[in-house]
Amino acid sequence: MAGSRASLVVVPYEGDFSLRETLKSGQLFHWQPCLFDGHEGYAGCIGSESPAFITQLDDGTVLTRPGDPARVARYFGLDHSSEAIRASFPATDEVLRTAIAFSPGIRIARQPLWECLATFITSSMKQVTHIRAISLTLRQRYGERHEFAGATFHAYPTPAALAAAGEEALRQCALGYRAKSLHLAASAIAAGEVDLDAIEREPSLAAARARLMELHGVGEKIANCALLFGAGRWDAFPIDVWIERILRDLYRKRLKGARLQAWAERHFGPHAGYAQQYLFHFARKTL
DNA sequence: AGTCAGGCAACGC
DNA sequence: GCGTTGCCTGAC
Repeated sequence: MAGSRASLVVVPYEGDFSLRETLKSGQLFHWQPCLFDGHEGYAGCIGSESPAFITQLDDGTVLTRPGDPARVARYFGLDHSSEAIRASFPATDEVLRTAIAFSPGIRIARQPLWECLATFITSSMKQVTHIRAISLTLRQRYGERHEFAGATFHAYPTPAALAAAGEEALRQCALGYRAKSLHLAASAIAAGEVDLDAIEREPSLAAARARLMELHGVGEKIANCALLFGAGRWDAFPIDVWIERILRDLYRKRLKGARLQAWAERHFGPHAGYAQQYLFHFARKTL
């Protein structure tokens, strides 16, 4: 050993990436600011694994701990080119072009499907700060504890842990009526009634979505969010109030519900979900 | 003090 | 199918 001091290694990637923008873009809620090896960065658990550390230098270079580049790259969506994604967008869409230019560094993360689904079940009618607080409480009470860089981190609780906790205990985590949905989902998955691994392997987006929507509290929007942010399904296009607003005001679309959904999926194409993320962030910041 | 959020399900028509 | 309403909670 040349020295006892830990060092960081580079995570290579192609195209644009902004760690800060990606963490703020409403898909990840548990990464904490962290000082490690002399670098200001962020740390958080990836699934049930021990915490990972990630930081980005001013020149764009992404650093993580030795042994972690592969899982960090996969988690933050750095294993594909942002240029290739954009090449599939409709060439004449000026609104989308503007949204991309507004924050080109946003990536779509690949969270473990369960924690992504669970987080979005608890997100309905909630602000980002509150979603973050709920996620933290659930992790602290029911998730596996890890120590890293002098701080404490918690993995997202397993379905079995939340099923065992019971609906009333979950309600005490400020979940309100979402406690029932979260508990039923955790129970169904823990019991094997709903197989998330099979849903991830399901080639048809519509079929995967339908399976998720069998869960109480999971409608089309949450199912699409889970598939987009938790399964790398970039064809999934979640429509929330912000996206509906942008489609109505900037795209002049008066359609609703299933018709609007169908129009968007067809217009934006195989990476519609990526387009959604650019538009969503743009809408939140400017509308 | 009331209203309202980054939805969903149940119900009525 | 389409529109309405209740639901927990915290922020304004």
